[in-house]
Amino acid sequence: MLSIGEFSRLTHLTVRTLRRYHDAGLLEPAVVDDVTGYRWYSVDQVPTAQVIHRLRELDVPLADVRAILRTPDPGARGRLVAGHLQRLEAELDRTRAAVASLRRLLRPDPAPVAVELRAEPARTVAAVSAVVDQDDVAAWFAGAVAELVAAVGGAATGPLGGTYDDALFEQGRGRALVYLPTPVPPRAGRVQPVTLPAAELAVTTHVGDHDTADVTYGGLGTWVVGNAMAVDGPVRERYLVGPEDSPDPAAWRTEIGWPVFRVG
Amino acid sequence: MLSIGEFSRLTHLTVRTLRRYHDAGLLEPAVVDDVTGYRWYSVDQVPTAQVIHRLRELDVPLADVRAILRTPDPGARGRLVAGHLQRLEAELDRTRAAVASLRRLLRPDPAPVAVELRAEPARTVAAVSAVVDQDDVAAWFAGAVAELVAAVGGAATGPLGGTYDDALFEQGRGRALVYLPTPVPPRAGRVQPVTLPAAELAVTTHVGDHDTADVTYGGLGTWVVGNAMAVDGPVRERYLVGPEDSPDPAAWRTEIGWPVFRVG
DNA sequence: CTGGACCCTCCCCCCGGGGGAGGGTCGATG
DNA sequence: CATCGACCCTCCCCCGGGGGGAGGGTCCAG
Repeated sequence: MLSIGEFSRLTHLTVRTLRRYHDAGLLEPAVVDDVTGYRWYSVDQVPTAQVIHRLRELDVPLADVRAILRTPDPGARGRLVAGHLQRLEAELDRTRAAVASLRRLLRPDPAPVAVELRAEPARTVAAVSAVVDQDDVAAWFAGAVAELVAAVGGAATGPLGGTYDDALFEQGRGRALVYLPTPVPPRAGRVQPVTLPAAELAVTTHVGDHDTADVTYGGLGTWVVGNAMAVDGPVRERYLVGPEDSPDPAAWRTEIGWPVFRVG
Repeated sequence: MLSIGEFSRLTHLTVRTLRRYHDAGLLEPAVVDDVTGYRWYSVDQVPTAQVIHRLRELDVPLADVRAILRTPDPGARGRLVAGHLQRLEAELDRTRAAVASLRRLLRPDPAPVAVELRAEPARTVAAVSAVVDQDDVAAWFAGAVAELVAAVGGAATGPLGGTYDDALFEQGRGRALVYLPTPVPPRAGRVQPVTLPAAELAVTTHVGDHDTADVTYGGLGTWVVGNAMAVDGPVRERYLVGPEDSPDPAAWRTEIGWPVFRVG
């Protein structure tokens, strides 16, 4: 039996942290003296403590650590951990994108975004639409695109596009729609004909990873406000060059259009 | 002038977050109506908001973001940001090490650490020693080693070693000492002759990156407790294969010795 | 038996926000 | 001119994963 201090020295976890893990049901001491409240740990608990330590270094929440520890089957446990490793990799990607974007932002005098005003006529397209959470939008998007491509096939007359409610960005949940223009929009599964209304669009093209699009969005916003206009209606995007066209995010090109109207 | 809601839409920062940045002195609205308290932002503030957004994505603390924004000189600002990017890279390394270590830990039935009991005689060596913070120990170590190598040169009769007070791990601050064994320890700058006392050591060898050493430490602890012994005195390490010998962390070998005595 | 090291619980603090209450302000409409 | 809904304000409490410290009990070696 080891006192909490001795156990702390063996595991490099602070005494405080060990007490917290006890309270959280993560690492119960082998014995708790019910008179003095002293915690006594067994040597066998050292490896468990080390697993916890590692998982915490990876910012795995305590609740998830608990779930992992309570999964006895090594295979299932491995899958749980693999999920977190995947999350970490996604985070690394995000970090890299943020670094790249930051470097561009900090360049003195960034080139202002080139914006064009364009009157867009109403168009009927093949579309998949749903109300989604911001976190799920990437997965939803992938599925919707696959279904669209299967339904429209080679009959597409233009690049893939999408529209997104403001609420998706502001409340984290809103309507998203992806479409392919085609002469006779089919009806298959979630794919429906949808008529995009006519609109006057302030249009610009974002080059690069989609994670850095908000810089372009901001430039567009600056232009819109600077030209005494305001925005009404969901944002429209068209994916001129995307992941399926080029593996290099730097080559991606996304056309972004905001429906605007003149004010003042 | 943009209301906080409009500004929020342009920057993809929530209204709440903008108010917080105002309170924190990070992003003052261009105008605050002193009757109604309404915040009004200028279009020019959009780029600033985006820089903040990027920095926050990199988990730069608000105080540091403020410091960066208040540094007008682009060069100095670039250096500040570079510091954070360096921190990020270090963190990535740490993450990778944790992932690797975790994989090993989760392998069923990890090989127990091979421990040897060894009586170490007292030895006088050339050493550099200081009380340091855990966060600074890496930088201090590098400088001390450089000074040692310069003073001892080719006269070293064994690998580089170090000793570390328990307090360094427990309180985050304690005495660290690095040494090179040599027949006639010189006295130069911070380099002094120091006599390491005789001790009985429980010795094992850690293979791999030093960040994963606590697993080996834990194994050593298990062995010590399991053999009815206890630890007294600073931990000793000897760097048999280190970064200067091999670029591959997997090849590094560190001998870890705990001064022990028999109990019970 | 006494001192110091060790252990206990409890409360408040940190960061970077989110949720929601309760109330004031704005501008388009009737 | 009133009214209504959208917008904005402040204030307080919540989260996770701990750290700092107060105030008090326990253990063991000298």
